[in-house]
Amino acid sequence: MTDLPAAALAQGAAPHNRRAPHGQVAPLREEILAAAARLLEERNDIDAISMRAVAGAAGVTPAAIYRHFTDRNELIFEICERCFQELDRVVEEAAASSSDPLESLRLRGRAYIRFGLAHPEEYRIWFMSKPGATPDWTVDRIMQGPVVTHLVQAVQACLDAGVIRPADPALVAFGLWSAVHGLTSLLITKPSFPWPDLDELLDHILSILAAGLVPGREELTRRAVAPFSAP
Amino acid sequence: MTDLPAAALAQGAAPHNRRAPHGQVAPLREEILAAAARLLEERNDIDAISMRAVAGAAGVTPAAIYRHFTDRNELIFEICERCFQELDRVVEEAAASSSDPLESLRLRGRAYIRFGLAHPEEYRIWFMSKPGATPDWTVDRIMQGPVVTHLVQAVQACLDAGVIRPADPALVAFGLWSAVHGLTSLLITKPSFPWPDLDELLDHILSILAAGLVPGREELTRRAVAPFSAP
DNA sequence: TGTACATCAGTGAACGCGCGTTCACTGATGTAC
DNA sequence: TGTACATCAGTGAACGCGCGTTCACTGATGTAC
Repeated sequence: MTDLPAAALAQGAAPHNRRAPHGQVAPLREEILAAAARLLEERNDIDAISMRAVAGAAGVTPAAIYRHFTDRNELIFEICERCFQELDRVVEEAAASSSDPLESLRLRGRAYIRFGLAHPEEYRIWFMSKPGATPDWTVDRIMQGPVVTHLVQAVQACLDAGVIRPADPALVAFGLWSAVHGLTSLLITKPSFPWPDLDELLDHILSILAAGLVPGREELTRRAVAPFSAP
Repeated sequence: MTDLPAAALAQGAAPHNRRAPHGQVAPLREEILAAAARLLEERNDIDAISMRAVAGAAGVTPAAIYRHFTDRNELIFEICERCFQELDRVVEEAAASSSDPLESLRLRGRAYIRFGLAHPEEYRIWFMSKPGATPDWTVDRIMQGPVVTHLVQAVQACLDAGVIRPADPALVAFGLWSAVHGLTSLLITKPSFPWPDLDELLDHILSILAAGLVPGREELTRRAVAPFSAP
């Protein structure tokens, strides 16, 4: 791959000097984002997203990128931001396909893992990169983002329906997230792992968690009696 | 930090030319490893372990390291290897402190997480770095290493004792590992996370897993009856 | 015990590399008259 | 409609940086006589 613009022109890329029509976003901005996202998907390596590589893939010189992004960090951040919103959308869509709150929680887990495996590098930046890395996907960004919020709401729904043992919903949500994240991140990190079939492993873990969360016989009995034994 | 050997000498470092006594390992090799491990602990960043930085910390020139390690990869690999063996030692020691197989499994989880948090960068290399990275902590190295082997044995012990539901021990072990790894890796990645108290969260997750793994009432009944109903 | 020599763990300087970013510029497009 | 000018999205070349690694060398230590 060369980053000579001559090569880009020879490949039929857009001419080097384009002006956005009145009031519209410069088209190159989207092209750069698309090129970078494509590179990320192809190479599965954030380090492969150098300004030179992105420029080459978009058919421009590296300096041209700085007309649309203040620096590399901003470029990568925007890719992650879009993907993060997509994650929420996909998980919510999956969760909505069952009206049983516990089954809905399982569907959430499945959708989350699948999405993570489909976007491993974005997943790495969100949840596996160290604080201070660029881009820094901060704790605040995660906690105040829709994904965690919606998960906690889903746990609350289970609590309201009485299908899981009474507990702090945030604690349950973090526990569930940890477990599902553990599987996702291991699968991303070690794709050649001799895992049992993914679906089987996933169902196994979700079943253990579900079994661990449902009220025990004693709990159900206590709750049935509670209305009559209140002080 | 400078890597001028003059500075090292001024700091009272060992003279630049040392010869290992007959048949002994060159002392500088251990000094380099110690300096690199110290840097890793201080900086919590694998990228901070450049050959120049290690050389500076050890009070030698970068080229001197190549007398003892073929390249940077080998140096880092050895640090991780030693730490990996230490992980196994610590986990086994913790597991041995209870004779109840299920409680022993919990102790394993606790020890694992604590060790991971105490050695976050080594943990990253083992379980959070991508295949092909240097050093490449391959799937084979993990699977054939003592940590996984011992975990599977511990699960088998629980199965033998009948304290968890019958299942493929490897599947159960992977499930447990995923969950505990999830918590460990999230805590490493987002240390500023507003987690509930670590001990509480840890106990919560281990309790859910344990509750999910123990035989249900039906299962216990079935098993009690089984000897008489076999064909 | 004293001298000559061999060894080899270190030095010091340099290599080539890819990186993010900067900067003076150019020339196609849009606008005003 | 035609001309002069302003705009600004691009170019092309270069910057300084830190990196892993190489290589001819040096001089303290160990050894043989």
